[in-house]
Amino acid sequence: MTQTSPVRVRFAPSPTGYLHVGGARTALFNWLYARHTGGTFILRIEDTDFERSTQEMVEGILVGMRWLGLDWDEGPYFQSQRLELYRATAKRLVQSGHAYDCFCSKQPHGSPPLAEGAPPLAGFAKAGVFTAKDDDPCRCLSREEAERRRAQGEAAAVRFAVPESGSTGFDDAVFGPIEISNTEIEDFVLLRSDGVPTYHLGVVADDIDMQVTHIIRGADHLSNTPKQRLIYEALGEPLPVFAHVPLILGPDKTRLSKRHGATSVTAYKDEGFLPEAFRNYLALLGWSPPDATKEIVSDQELISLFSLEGISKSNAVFDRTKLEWMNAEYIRALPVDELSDRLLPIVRAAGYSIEACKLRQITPLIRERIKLLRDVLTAADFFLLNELPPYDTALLIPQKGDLAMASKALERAREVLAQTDFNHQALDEALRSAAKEMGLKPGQMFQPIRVAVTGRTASPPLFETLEVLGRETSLARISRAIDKIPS
RNA sequence: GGCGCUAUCGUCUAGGGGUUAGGACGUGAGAUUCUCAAUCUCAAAACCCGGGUUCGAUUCCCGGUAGCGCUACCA
Repeated sequence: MTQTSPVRVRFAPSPTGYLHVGGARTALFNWLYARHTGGTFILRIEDTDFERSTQEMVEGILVGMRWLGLDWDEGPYFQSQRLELYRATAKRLVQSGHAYDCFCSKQPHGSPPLAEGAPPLAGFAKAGVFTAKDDDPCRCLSREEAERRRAQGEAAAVRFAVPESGSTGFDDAVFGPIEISNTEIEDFVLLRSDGVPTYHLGVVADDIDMQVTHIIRGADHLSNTPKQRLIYEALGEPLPVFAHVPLILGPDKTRLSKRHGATSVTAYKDEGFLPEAFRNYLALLGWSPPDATKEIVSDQELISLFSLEGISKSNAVFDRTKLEWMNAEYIRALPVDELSDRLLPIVRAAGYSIEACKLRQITPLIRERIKLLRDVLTAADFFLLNELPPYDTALLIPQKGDLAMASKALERAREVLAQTDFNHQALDEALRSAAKEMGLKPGQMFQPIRVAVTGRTASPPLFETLEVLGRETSLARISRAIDKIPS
């Protein structure tokens, strides 16, 4: 029987960009798997591309991870601080004959970078330089010769000596068996001539060193995995489990990018998505629970249900509309006080100095009307503002009626409000019977009041709104509306 | 171009040799109602194409097509 070692997974972003939706989903899957198995979740920053990596992006990634609630157990480790490990690993590989020094200047082993959309160079892979790997002049160099040239100060990269025949494959936990011919794998670089490792060396050396047992990452690495397997084998290390997850695409079915608008998770934070809703949505993109019937799944359920088997093989389009729906579900499910507490900083940041208890009165009235926390600013502005912004007097006119009717309704309302208890039941009764007395339909009476008091035709229920607004404000706004009506 | 992977409503997906192919978002209609929202009901909406295997394929196999990925001294 196999002794199952404790699960260790990692999320290893490169700080050459912010934490995007795809990365967040990968991080989430790793986190869920770690929590599900009681394993360890490691965060590792792959910052070996010094040119493009920035401290700012590192911060952004950490902020995003924290907002998402994806707490890590180890790290963050930084590859830039572990260069010795990679150099030593490369050295081992050279010494064991699995890798060699390459003195070529930059490009002869790989294709020149193709311009975006340009037709690939026909037959290049063949002319590709050294199809038969033993044609490679550097690969054929003796170790002594290579060392001599290095000693003379010649710069060299270290390349992996890929077997000339046979094939390399692995069994992916999501995609099943994958196999590719070794002739398709070029002698890829492990260590650049400046001594900095490339991705392939970095990940493998680290995953071995950190004893990672399961590698859950984007399917864009599927084709790279055979290369990495070759390194594991050359090092005599056991292969971890690979689980590649399908990519997330934009609405146009191309890879999600800045072009598609908000792709940084911090943008979603700022827009007022709830992290728990975001997690729920992301978890269901490319994964589905065994009993895939409900969509709202709590963190606890997610953790207990998560498994590699439920991961799908096809790419998924990111559907913002559904995310918003889900966020609205979470907002409605939140207790009023809690929601109100989350709304408060947003309202204050927008410049309103409102008391927490006042906001708690407003919250239940807008809770079902907002999809994002930020929507509070537009949904509740008339509660927050002292003065209503100007609105078109024509809005005061009820569906079946005219300005004169609106005017009459408002004047009557002013009288009623002046002498009615300011709670919504009393207001409801009083206003309703006033309408009846005047021979008006409820809507004909209420709509002008709504507009007078909120400045718009759609609002939370009128009587609750009046109650929260209070007598003074309500009366002032109604009077102002009356004044605006040309007589 | 080469290699690899994938293919169920517009989108996310369930399912699986015989099903009225299920759910969710969105869309449309209706109900409720002081407006909006929420809620409820109903509706339209899918197995990429062609071969094979089979009594029977959407499901299994092969081919095609399409999409995506990889093909860097990026990750």
